[in-house]
Amino acid sequence: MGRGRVQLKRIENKISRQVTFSKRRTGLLKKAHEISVLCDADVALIVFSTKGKLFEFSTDSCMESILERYERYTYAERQQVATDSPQVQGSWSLEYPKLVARIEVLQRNIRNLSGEELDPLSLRELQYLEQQLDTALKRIRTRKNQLMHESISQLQKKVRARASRASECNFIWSCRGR
Amino acid sequence: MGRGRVQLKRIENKISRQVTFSKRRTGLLKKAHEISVLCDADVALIVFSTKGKLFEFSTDSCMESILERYERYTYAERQQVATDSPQVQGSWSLEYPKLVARIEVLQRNIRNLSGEELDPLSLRELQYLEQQLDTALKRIRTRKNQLMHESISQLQKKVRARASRASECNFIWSCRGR
DNA sequence: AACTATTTATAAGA
DNA sequence: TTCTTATAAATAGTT
Repeated sequence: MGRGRVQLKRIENKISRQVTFSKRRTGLLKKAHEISVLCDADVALIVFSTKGKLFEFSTDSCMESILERYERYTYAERQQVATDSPQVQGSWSLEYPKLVARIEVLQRNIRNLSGEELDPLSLRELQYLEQQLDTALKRIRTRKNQLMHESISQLQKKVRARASRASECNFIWSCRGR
Repeated sequence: MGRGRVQLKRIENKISRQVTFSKRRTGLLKKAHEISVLCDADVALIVFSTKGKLFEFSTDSCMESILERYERYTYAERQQVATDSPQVQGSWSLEYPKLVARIEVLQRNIRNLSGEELDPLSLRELQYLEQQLDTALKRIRTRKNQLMHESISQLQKKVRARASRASECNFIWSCRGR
């Protein structure tokens, strides 16, 4: 868009790279906003310039909650990629303050999952949370039923075993009785 | 861009919302890619559709590292907001390995609350978890209903306001009509 | 920052 | 989903 096509490769001229960055960044943020409104999507966009300056956009449910949602979503995959205690291995490389921040986030997460501190959450976040808990509850109930069935059938085995032993005894006693 | 201008508001028709989402998502991801190449920027883009499906783009330095960079960048701000979080203040006194252990525990907690990794749990633990989630779900639904009622009554106010304005207009017109 | 000639993105229709 | 096409938008190069 503009006078002449553009090769998809790094713009070498520093000035025009900066200018292009500024223009396209505006466009990108705008489009991110548009799709989130038009299509009711949750969008998180993070851009660091070459110099390390941050620009961001996120749907009103706020950046942190979208990133958390992302973490949750990709959690299962990451589990399989790094089987040997991935979280902690990753955490070892983090600096102390970063760890503390992570704990904060996790604690907030837990409180929300426990139905606490709901006031700051938007309707959409609440709905997502509700759905998440609903799924969790179903899984837990399934697992509980499974466990109960197992213990029931084990008890039944024992009962049957005792019953057969008991009938043997009866047989012996009845022989003796004669 | 296209035949006719577009209002910046949620597209109500579900089908055309999906179509628009699909098209614009492609465009947005493309532009994110372009700016990252052309301008040598670090970009992370996360999009969740209404249905909760994930689409993402990130510069080759990979999503996780950009998100970590973001956390680091915004860490200072968040520090000021949450200075008085007792749990975390307590954590400051812990040594690094203990912090890591704490994170492990919290993460396992979250996984259990999400209905994952249930196998190691006993029947009693499962029952406790179930009860906890049940309570949480009730609270969340209560809060959700509250929020929805609020937004409904706000909308009703607006509607009533418009209605009264409209009837004023009618009155004036009917006077003029004579 | 503005200005435009062009290229792109995309809304609507099939 | 995919293609086509008319049009709206974005933006490259220039001032």
